[in-house]
Amino acid sequence: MTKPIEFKRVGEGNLRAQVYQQIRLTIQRGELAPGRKLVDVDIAAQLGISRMPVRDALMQLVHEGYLVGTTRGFTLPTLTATDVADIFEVRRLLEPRAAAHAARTLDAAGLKTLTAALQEAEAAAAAGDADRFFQANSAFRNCWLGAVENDRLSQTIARFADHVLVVRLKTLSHQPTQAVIVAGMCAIHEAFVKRDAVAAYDRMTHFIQNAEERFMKLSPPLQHSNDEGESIPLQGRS
Amino acid sequence: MTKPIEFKRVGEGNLRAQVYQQIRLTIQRGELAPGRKLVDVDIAAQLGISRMPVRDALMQLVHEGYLVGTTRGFTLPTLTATDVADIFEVRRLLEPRAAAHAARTLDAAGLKTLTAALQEAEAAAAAGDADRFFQANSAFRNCWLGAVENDRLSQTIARFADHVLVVRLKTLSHQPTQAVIVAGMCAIHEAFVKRDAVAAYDRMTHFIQNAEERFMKLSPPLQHSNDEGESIPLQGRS
DNA sequence: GGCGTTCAAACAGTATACATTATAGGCTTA
DNA sequence: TAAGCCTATAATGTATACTGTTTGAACGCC
Repeated sequence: MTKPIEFKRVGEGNLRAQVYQQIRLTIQRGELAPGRKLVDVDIAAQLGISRMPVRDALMQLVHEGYLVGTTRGFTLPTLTATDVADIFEVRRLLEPRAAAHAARTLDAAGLKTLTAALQEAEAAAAAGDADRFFQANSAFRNCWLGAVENDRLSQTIARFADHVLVVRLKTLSHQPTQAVIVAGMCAIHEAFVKRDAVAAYDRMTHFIQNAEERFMKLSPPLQHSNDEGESIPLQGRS
Repeated sequence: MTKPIEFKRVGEGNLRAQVYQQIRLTIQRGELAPGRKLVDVDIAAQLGISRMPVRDALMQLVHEGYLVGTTRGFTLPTLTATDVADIFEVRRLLEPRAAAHAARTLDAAGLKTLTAALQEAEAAAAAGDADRFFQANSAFRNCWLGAVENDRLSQTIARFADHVLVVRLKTLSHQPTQAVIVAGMCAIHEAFVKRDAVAAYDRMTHFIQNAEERFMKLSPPLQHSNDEGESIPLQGRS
């Protein structure tokens, strides 16, 4: 039943870093079903290495909030509505400022990449290709975020954004929402092109509010933290 | 010359967690000189356990930014002026909002603790006891931060604040600055008592700006990231 | 038939041994 | 005397074995 997730080693740095990258990318691509159990010894066996590097990588991912470590294996966290609201609150505080920075620092090459990503997103939305749309959306994000010179800021944003990846996967595959998102990206892109930090700030604020609202509307099944039900409150500390 | 840092085990959870807590507290108390080398096997020997739990703990601290891991031991990071500015930028974005939350959620017991911490800080400042002042300041912070219901927000703040711990150690031991800090704490405390979220937001904003300015004034020796000189851009020292 | 107890399997935690790598210091040679 | 190479050492990276704990299932008793 547990199809082996198909991890493969990427040749860069020590084993722990390779495994870490591999698993994180797999998570970021949304290829892991929530509740899926990740067992160190299994992954190690598949990669032909020992448990320790895998264990290190898994624990790092737990510390970064990508996984939760239970007494019985590592799994993807199941977010409650409260979790999502908390994460979005932090994003609302950080991302507008970061966008304002990016409006100042994005160079010609960056803008070109950004434009390409935007066009790709538009094309994907028109074609109704959710996966392609997701990729374009990620490229757009990563591009402007990479231009932010405050690394701590951009890395914090990236991490929190990854934590609500399930949100993105859900909203980005919803056809009517795609149009809204493209409109938001377009507005932000325009601010970047004009190097207008204020506009970038405002539009990013609006964009995130929109994203949160859309998701909340789309997600009746998600429970709050102390409701009964399937979802696990994201307690992770080992 | 390397006196053994006197780690001792705290009885809570598994070994990794114990060691992690121990080392982090040691760092937070400012008992580790920058450049001090932490070697897993040494700590393990002192604690009478094996390398692995210690290694895990050290790597976790590296991931959280408390330490830097080199090919030759773990050491405390040496912050550049740019690093400090970056961290303060994130804190300026997050802490006012968190303070506003705390103004809403602090209960009577919390306010009592807060008041006690404030009085302790005043007493310590009057007595010129920098260490006691530091402790009171930490208690004050931890108290209101603990009342913030958004755990992700409060934990992110706590981490970034810890990263500029060297800043606090420096500013808090500077006599004239102590008065300024007490005044700021007093203003924030008043907002909390009145449950005035707006005032808490504004005063926290002011407080952090003040703290950053004071430190920058106090620290000519700190260089920017690509200046030459003593400070290493956040790499370990050989 | 339901509940409780026990046993087994699975998996994380820990320990120890071995491999690898980088740095520092010394030695040799120009 | 200085510079470059080589070797030794110290510290991390990796592997494997063992232990303890938790969970789930099966059997027996009430």
